[in-house]
Parts: sequence; C-alpha cells; structure tokens
Amino acid sequence: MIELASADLGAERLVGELRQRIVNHELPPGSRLREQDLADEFGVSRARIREAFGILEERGLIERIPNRGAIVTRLEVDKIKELFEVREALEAQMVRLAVEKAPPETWDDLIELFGPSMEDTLARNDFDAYAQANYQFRRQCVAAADNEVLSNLLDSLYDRTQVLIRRLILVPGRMQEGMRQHREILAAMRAGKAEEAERLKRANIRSARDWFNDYQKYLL
Amino acid sequence: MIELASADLGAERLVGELRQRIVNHELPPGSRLREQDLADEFGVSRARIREAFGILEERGLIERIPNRGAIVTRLEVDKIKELFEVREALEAQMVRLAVEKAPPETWDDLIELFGPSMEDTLARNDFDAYAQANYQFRRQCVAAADNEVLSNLLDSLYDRTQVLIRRLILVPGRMQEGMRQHREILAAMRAGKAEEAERLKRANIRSARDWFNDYQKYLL
DNA sequence: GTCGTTAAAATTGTTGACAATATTGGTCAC
DNA sequence: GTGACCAATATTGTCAACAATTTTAACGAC
Repeated sequence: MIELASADLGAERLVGELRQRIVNHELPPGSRLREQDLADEFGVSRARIREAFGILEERGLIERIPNRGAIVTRLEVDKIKELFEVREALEAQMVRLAVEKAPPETWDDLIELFGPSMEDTLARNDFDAYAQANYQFRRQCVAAADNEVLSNLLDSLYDRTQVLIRRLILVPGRMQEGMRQHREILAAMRAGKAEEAERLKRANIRSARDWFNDYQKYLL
Repeated sequence: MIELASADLGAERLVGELRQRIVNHELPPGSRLREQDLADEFGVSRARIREAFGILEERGLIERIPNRGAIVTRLEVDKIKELFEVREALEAQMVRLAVEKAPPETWDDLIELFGPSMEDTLARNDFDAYAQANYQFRRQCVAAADNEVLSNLLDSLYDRTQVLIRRLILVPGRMQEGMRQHREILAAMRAGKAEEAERLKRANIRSARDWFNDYQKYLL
C-alpha cells in the first residue's frame, strides 16, 4: 500500500480526505471501502478509520451494512429528487438572509463577475470559469447569510450532488440559462428585494432540477 | 456504575440512547461525557463510545475538544437564532411538499384534531395534549412530504431545539396562538393552496422565534 | 494566603490482537 | 455441468492494554 506524503493526518483530516475522494468520484458510488486498506494507506489504525466511517455515514456519503462493510452511497434518481427539493428551500433561504443581512453594495463584485465579461467565458465554453463563478456566488451568499447551521447543511448537500452539478453544466444551453438566472437574482439582491431574490433562486434550483430530469440518462 | 437492563445495545442503539438523554436534558448542556463511565454503564468498550461520539458531534449534539473530552452542546442565543432560520425554510418546504404530494382529504383528521375539541385542551392548560397534537402534525406532514433527506434534517433540527419548544409552550398565550396558526395552515392545506400554506408555516416559525426572543430570559 | 512548580491521578488518543461473521473456493454427489 | 455442502480465507466487530495529554493535588517560596 502507498503511504501518503502529507504529514500529520489528524482525525478531522482523515474524514476530509475520504470526503474529497468520494465527492470527486475518485471513489465512485458503489465502491467498497475496506478498513484495513485505508488504515494501511493512511498509516493509522482501523479504529480511526471506523470513527471516520461513522461520520461519513451520518453525512450520507457512505452506507454501512453490519458485518458487510461500507460502500460509497449510490445516488438513486429518487434521492436526487429529494436533494433538489431540500436545496431549493435552503438556497432560497440563503439568498433571502444574505439580502436581509448584508448591505446592497455587497453584491457589486458578483454583478461584475456575472456581467458582460462572462459572455466571452460562455462563448469559449470555459466550464471551469463558470463553475468558479458559481462557487464564488455561493461562497459570498453563505458568508452574508451569516448562519453556520445553514452553511453546514448546504455544504453537506453540495457534497452529495457536486458531481451531478458539474456534469449538468456540460449540457448545451444550461450554462447560459444559469448565468441569466444568476444575473436576475443578483439584480434583485442589489435592489434589496429579498423576497424576489428568494423566489428567483428557488426557480433557479427548480430549473436545474428540470434540466437534470430531461438529461437524466446522460448525467447518471 | 449502574448497568442497563436492556439487553443488546447495538451500535445504533447506543447513539439513540445518548441522543435521547441529551435531547431530554437528562444530560444537560455543558455536561461532561466521560468515555469510561459510559462504557462501563453500557457494558461496552470505549471504542464504541468513541464512534458514537463522532456521530453525535456530527449531529451537533455534543462538542469534542481534542484531549479534553466531550460535552453536551450549549445552545447560545446566536445558534438558536440560526436554528430558527433554518427551521423556517425547511418546515415551510415540508408543508409545501406535503400539500403538493398528498390528496386534500389527507388533512381531515388533523383538522379534527385541531378543531373545537382543542379548546378544552387549551382551557385545561393540557400542555401534553397540545404538544402531542403538534407532534402529530409534524409527523403527518413529513410522511406526506415523502422526502427522507428533509425528514432527517428536520429530526436533527428538532433534536437540538426540542427542549426550547417545550418550554415555549408554557408561555401564556403561545399555545393559543400556535393553535390558531395551525388551524390556518391546515385550512390552506385542505384547500390545496401549497404556496399559502408554506407562507403561513413560515410565519408560524417566525412567530415562535419572536416569542422566544421576547421571553428569552425565562426560557434559557 | 497566593503564586508557581512538580508529581500523581485521571482522561483521552491510539494501537494491535482476538472473536464473530461473511465471502471465497473447492470437493463431491447427481 | 450444476448445485449443495464444507473448509479456508478475508473482512468486520470488539476489546483491553499502552501512550500522550490534561487535570488535579501537594508542596514550598515569598
């Protein structure tokens, strides 16, 4: 087994590393996770792997069957639908709180980011730049919403759908629509219209869900 | 140390038992949790207690400081505010989905439960019966919403605020207002008005938050 | 008495070994 | 060949012992 170069893997770092591998599909859904293998690789005992498993299961990233081990959670279509329904509520609330709690000028740099210069990005099919902009939007909203509980829940949801969202960007036209929607949301946010921004964000997630439904067979 | 009578405490059962004690304030916030004590009491090894701790921490019920042990999470006012903000979004979504997914007659028995007969309950200050009705409302909505992810998140939030909600019922007038609000919500639900029901549920949680703010010093 | 120092005790962190269970592979009857 | 049975192997479940760290207690200087 290969030992990791990184020095001290604290208990938390261990969960983080496994989380990242699962989220990136470096460990694809359905992968079997053997305790001893991971223990050897990370140079720790199985007990610590076990504790990490408990946390990962609680987050919904893996599933454990007694006496049969742990596997990376398989995303069923029904579960994805559920995740979208919850995201819809939480991201909308995130936007609402962000508008209510932060001054209007907070959003100027995001408006710039999603402004005319973004057209080039889209024309070049620069998925990375667009994903980055989306991430920036999210990050700034969460910060403004100033709610740790909400932030943690969103992170957890994001972990479980990140790969899907990334693939969804590939669908022709999705990126353009997403950008339009974010421009509208940001305009409402800049104007201090919390309710409208919330409604638009909700519509944005629903739209993503609909696109996912339409292109389901290509995305899973 | 007293050994528990209950026979086989599976790994999951262990988390459940600790969860219940924390939620009921049998283990009040700030309580120190010693691994060996719990291991002795439950008749298991510390390793299993440790794994349970990992899960409980992930749920936000306890906090662990490296080399210093675990304590039951103290609810700060700020954190309570955050929990209300998230509950607002999730319970509203719960109601919306419930209305969208279940037929209108689903709510008839709840309407009966919150109907005229409830007046006696209130007059008698029968907190237990009212809390039970609230629980029933929640349970039926979650079932109708048919979303496991949402259900789990709500359970988690509920665990962290259950004691506060129970105390809030004690505040004179709160029970009456809560009942009125639930009647309105149920009327909207029966009429299939998902959006209105969602809005009313949101107002209901906000109202609870406001009452909490007003009577904060008596409730904490 | 108070503060700082130091040793003892208590508590958490980590590990390797053993037990229980499930999986794998082979053998045999048909 | 196919299926049932059984041993061998691999994997998870559990534990008790040891190491590291923190807390407690005792002691002495001022």
